[in-house]
Amino acid sequence: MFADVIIDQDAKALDKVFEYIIPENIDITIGMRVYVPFSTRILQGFVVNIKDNCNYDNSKVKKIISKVEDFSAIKPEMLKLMQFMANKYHLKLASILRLFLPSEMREGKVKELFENYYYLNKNIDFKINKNAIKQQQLLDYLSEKEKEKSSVLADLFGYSALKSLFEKKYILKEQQKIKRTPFYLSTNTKKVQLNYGQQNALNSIKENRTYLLHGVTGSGKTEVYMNLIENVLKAGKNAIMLVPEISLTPQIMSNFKGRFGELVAVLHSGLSSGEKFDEWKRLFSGEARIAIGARSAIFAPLDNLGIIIVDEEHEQSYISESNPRYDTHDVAEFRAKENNCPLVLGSATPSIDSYEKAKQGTYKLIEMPIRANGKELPKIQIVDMMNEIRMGNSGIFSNQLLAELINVINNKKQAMIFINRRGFSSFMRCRDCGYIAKCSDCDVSLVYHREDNRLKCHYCGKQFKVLDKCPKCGSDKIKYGAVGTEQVVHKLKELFPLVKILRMDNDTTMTKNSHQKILNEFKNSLPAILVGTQMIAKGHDFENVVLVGIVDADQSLYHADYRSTERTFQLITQVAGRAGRSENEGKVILQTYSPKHYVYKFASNYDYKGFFRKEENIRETAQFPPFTKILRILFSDFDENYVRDLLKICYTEIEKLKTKYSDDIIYFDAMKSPIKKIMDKYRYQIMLRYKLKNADNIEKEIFEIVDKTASKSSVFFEVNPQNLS
DNA sequence: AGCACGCCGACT
DNA sequence: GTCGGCGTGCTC
Repeated sequence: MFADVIIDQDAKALDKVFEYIIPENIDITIGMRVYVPFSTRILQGFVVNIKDNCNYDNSKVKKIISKVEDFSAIKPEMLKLMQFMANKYHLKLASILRLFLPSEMREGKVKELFENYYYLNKNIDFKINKNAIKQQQLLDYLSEKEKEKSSVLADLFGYSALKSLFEKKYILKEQQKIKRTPFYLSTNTKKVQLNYGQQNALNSIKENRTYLLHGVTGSGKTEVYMNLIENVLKAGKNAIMLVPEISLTPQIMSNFKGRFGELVAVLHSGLSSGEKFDEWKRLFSGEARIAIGARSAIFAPLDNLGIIIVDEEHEQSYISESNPRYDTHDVAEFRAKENNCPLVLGSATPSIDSYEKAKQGTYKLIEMPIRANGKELPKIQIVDMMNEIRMGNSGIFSNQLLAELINVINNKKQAMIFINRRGFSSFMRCRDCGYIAKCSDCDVSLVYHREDNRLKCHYCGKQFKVLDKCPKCGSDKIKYGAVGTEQVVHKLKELFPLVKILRMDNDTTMTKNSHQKILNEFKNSLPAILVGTQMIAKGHDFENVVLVGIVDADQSLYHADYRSTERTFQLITQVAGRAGRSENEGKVILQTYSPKHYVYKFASNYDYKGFFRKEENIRETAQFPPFTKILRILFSDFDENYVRDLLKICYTEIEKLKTKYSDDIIYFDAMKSPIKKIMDKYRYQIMLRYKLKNADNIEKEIFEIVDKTASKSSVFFEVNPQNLS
């Protein structure tokens, strides 16, 4: 017998099947990982097929050496998924397979943690020396506790006491596998009586198709999800629920743990690789039957799925922006189809893409227009910042926002200030000659960080000293650009020195629990102001928050990206939802320099449908997605001339397609990438926009052209790119 | 990817 | 003479 093996190496030249002999004495099944001789080395590979004869030169075929582990780590469904992703995104097979396994399992790293437990030896009479107080205490402790971890005992009674008792065989040792199941408090969630909207949603989700669940903030979607999952479990099936990384808050987790207990496995970036491995194994073995996690949890090793839920489906984080690039929606759809189960996409502000699909009948739309607590959404007041300037206020805060802040402080309540950027300010600019400080490697503006008084590159992390003089013209009038979180905090501390002011963004939440610490501190302080980025926009219910300030709403509008308006709408709706979650009435102040923009009109009225119609119209007229597709082909290499030549060759080849598909291709051009250099690699790109009708054919031909031309340099493809960099 | 093979220049 | 630079090509 022979096996098709994919070598576990992320290289273009190895991105194919290699054939091996299966030795008589090794029992190999499809999906297993094996060690194989490869050239002069021994490498790991995945068995993707088993067959009777082989196509390769019979004198050269080698034998599989051994199994990596005794089971098929990749299930058959996942092999199909691999093929699907390889076709759709043109990814390397090995890089896809790696997504399916926890990193801990790669390169023979499979480790199981053991911890020593001690217990009393019942078959021995204790004769403890009177002076050995610690030993006696330890024995007393153990006679009540049955058994205890060595770390705890050593901590309580000292290591020497423990050791001598063990040597005298008074206590015995037992090794126990530790499950590093991440700890979450589980609240005893009492079952909530569903309201009409929730019940209706629950009843509607029956068929094996995709549903778009459009429910306003606070309409109680989570409760619907829990009921759906409960039904699935009852039917003996398993479930996957995806949530954006930042809403994987302990609150959500504790709710699910409370309701489903040990059946829940959590997968997110906060876990150590050991913890991830343990959770993966609990799912693989069927011990856990619900996978909850961020994007990558869509690859959970569960079979027999009864439902897949994608909460906050509009979230950008569902699209992987680094290699391998994939869209969770596609993967979820594929797995739902394979398992014959419903897929539920939930959001208060669905992506234009999904809503369009619902409109055209591809998805089934379910609406939940009523908030579960019956409360109205907070009023959003738009403040024209140009007017503020005209009236002589050129500060960060409008007079209205200041007045409201003072109000909040006097009433001992809380406020959140939302800012759309991290760092103290975005860039450092010379006011005389316009020079902007840039990273020497990446050609992007450096961001000033006040805490360590340095300039940082957000792409490569390189740090630079702050400039006191312009390196170009020598002027000392060098100033910081747009507003960031740090600057807002600085200003607020100046204005309200006695009030608790907290900051939450990428920089203050680097360490494992800092996220939670900041939120707890905020929760327990009255009055208090929390300043933050996107992060504060999600999932936290603080009953004392009565004011939300959006300092510079326009910032997300200024991106040269067709989705920026959509994103701004989603952001405003989400941030606004943080105010007035309890009986306290909430208020939102939205500061903008372009108050006439349609996004603010619709957002301030929470009019999603109105916004959708307007946006859909604009996209259709301008021929943008979802009515067309944008493809970006990015070439990068250390050698600038080499990439440029490569780009030229591909460009001329693809240009020929333009005549063949003249009706379909709307836009085609080649250029330097907006960020010309990252990590010392030069970046050039080809951009195409084409109609949906022949999209598959066009993509296929382009993949072939690029594969043929660029065999060794790094090239990647991206459909409807999120941000061009 | 990573290693052997091979064809050039520089040197104990 | 031979040691070592890295360009090229191959791996079932």
